[in-house]
Amino acid sequence: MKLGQVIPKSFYNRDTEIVARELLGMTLKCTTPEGICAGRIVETEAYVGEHDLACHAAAGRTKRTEVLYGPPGIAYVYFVYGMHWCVNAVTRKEGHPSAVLIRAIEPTVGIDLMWKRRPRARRESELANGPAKLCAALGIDGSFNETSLQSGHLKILAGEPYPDKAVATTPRIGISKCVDWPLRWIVK
DNA sequence: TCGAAGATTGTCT
DNA sequence: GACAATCTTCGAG
Repeated sequence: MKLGQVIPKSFYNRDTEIVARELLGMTLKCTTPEGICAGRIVETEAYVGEHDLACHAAAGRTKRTEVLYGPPGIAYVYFVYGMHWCVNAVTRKEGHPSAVLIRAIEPTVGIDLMWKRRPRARRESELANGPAKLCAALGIDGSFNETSLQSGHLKILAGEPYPDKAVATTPRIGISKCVDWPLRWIVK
């Protein structure tokens, strides 16, 4: 895949675990009226369908989870704890609703704008090292829900992939069910 | 119509 | 290391 090129829909139309792993190193780019921000994805988690009790879709098909049942390659943005947004890339695995949660990025473009949006961060590495932080830094909110990741204001571009030795898998974070499933990918 | 819980973060001890 | 902030969603009454 060519560097800087928009990742095609077919990339997401595979097992969620594979997409989560290969998303590391890719660039998440967000265009807003305030400017353009982008960063390299360094942490992801997979949520793999109705049988995954930690996945929102485990509760069944509702208005909120409708997006997870939609086509792969679109954004699923949800609101939690009354104040935070988190962003996912919808994927497909054997016809089940599933998605990859993007937990952290390394800021590369529009860093000044990220500082403006997140004045509380103390270091550059704290600008987007969490699922809600990266949404705040990039300016992502509910209006991005269900939008395509191939066109529009929110895109994922091909980047330099990380070698296996630089990547580790661990149990997922911040959930109370299926905590033993190693579905989190991080760059060491 | 009401109550409980949540894929988190920042602040205080 | 522990806890509050804050609101949407879901399930029960």
